[in-house]
Amino acid sequence: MQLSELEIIRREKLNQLRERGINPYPADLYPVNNTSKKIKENFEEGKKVVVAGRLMSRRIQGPASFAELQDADGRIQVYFNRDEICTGEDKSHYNDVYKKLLDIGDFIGIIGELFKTQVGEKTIMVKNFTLLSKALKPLPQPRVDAEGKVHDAFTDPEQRYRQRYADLVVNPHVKEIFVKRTKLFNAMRTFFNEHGYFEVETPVLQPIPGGAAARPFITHHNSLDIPLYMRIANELYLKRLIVGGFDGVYEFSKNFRNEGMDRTHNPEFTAMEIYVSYKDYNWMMDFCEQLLEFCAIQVNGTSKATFGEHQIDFKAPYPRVTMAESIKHFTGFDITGKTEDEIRKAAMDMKIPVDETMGKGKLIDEIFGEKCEGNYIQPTFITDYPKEMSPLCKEHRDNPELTERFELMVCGKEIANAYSELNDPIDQRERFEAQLKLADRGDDEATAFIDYDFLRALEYGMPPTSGMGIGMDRLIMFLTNNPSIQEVLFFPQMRPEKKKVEMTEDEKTVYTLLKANAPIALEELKTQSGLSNKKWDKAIKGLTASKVAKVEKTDEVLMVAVL
RNA sequence: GACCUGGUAGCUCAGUUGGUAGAGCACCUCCCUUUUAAGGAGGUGGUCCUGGGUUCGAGCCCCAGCCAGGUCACCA
Repeated sequence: MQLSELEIIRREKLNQLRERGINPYPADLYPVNNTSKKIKENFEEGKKVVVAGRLMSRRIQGPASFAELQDADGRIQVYFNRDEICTGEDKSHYNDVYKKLLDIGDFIGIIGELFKTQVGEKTIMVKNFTLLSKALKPLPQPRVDAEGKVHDAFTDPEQRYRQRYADLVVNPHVKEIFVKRTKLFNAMRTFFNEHGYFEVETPVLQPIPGGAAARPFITHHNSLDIPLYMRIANELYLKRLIVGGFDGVYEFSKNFRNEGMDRTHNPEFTAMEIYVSYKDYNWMMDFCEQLLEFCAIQVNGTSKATFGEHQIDFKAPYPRVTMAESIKHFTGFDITGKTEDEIRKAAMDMKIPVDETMGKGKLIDEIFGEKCEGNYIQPTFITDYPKEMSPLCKEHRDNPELTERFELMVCGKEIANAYSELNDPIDQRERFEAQLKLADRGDDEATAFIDYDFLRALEYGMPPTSGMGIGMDRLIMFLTNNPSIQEVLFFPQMRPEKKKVEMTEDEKTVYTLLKANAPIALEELKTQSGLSNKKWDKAIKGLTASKVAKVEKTDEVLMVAVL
């Protein structure tokens, strides 16, 4: 491993600490009885406190020094004074251990007394300190000046995402996003639980990946010897539980989709799905707007939120617009009662790219997506979607071409999707079969599996039910003003870092020869290398194992190639 | 998948027409007992993303690749 100068210095300090009998990684608990936040809130001159955290900055002035200690709640200033810490003749605990052997990033425990400095800053006078854990890698050190401007911020997104632990240590605003994320989940749980709904867990590994149209991740179960799929949705399992007699069930579901990644898509993401019996989608709209107003207030203390240039307000109620009204409003074209051809022509007149394979539903969706969707900045329910696009949704009670479905749009993006759930088992079977036919014809958006067990469940009878899914990542993006999903996931998916191949001396010798002569017969390479049998064997195996060279059998001889 | 931008010290970034690799902070040594972007003096630190090419000479120009971000397309 190649170490930088700074890392070497810290390792040397580690050794010096051990030579002094100081364990840099002690096992015993440290009796913390305060935090930076509590100290600042309940400040009492002279009060004794025990705190622990990371040393984050230091200003040394000879025998005195100010430093900042960072714990889970924030930072507090601490004051190290040589003669307070070293009451006897031996001043080495201050002069050597504190001044020379501690570094920014080290965890220390402090026993001290509270006081205010001459400029009025609440500070801990250190009476004794203990090294709790030594940091061997230097942290980035952003600093804030008198005007509140941040200098040397740790900003490179690649490093921040790959080393989120460092990002969280030095960027308090990043930590705040994740605090809000958890507040959002807690708020939803509270809201649902207070309504008497029941949190459940359903399978992540599914024999049939149902409930949505998306490419799944496939894995294999060894002892059953069957393929299993990471769930793309949990919808069909929650409905089985409604069949089973629960009134209302919900689950925060980590879903997995084997598709592209961009600013708003991560291969794994979190959806919340809730199903409530004896309700319809009109009830669910009321419920949804109450829920989101409550969540926004729990997270931000207000129903208002800023997203980019937009001010949005989650205060209920939200406007409800049918898809037909929306299209009429933004394009002047009324889709009601129109044939597929009429709608296709209208779409072409609007310069929307269409083709012959698109059915009526798809055409309407294209028009809406192109001309309407982006206009809804404030939370707005779009209702009554065409039937073709919603194989799990009940037909509209007043119009057989539509479904009882709504999506909630915020800043032109969908954050919730809900139905009066289809509970007619015969209708459901026919819609699955229609999907299967589409899939057989090569439509990769259609679902290629029929979940017969789910149909069996419906045949036992599912009460009228309304269900809703909310994209949790997207919602927290809106509530924290982040345009990228990576900022609201602790560990967004990244391409793996490439490991530098490190070779032994023998491997290097062989590799140099190989590079100059490849492809070359194995025996010849061995002779040229001049290595003993054992050394040769180890070197060539090392090179093939680390995938820099490859041995291939051609006719009679073994050939070695460079990769 | 296409295009645009970027990759230089631990961090943030300069780098002239192609001519010995730079700054601030951090770090090391020394001074400094209520500071706060502490201060003062001196110093260390580099696979310029990787591999080729052009050239007397490449951080810079050319080609190929890797990684990231963005825009678009695709996809919910």
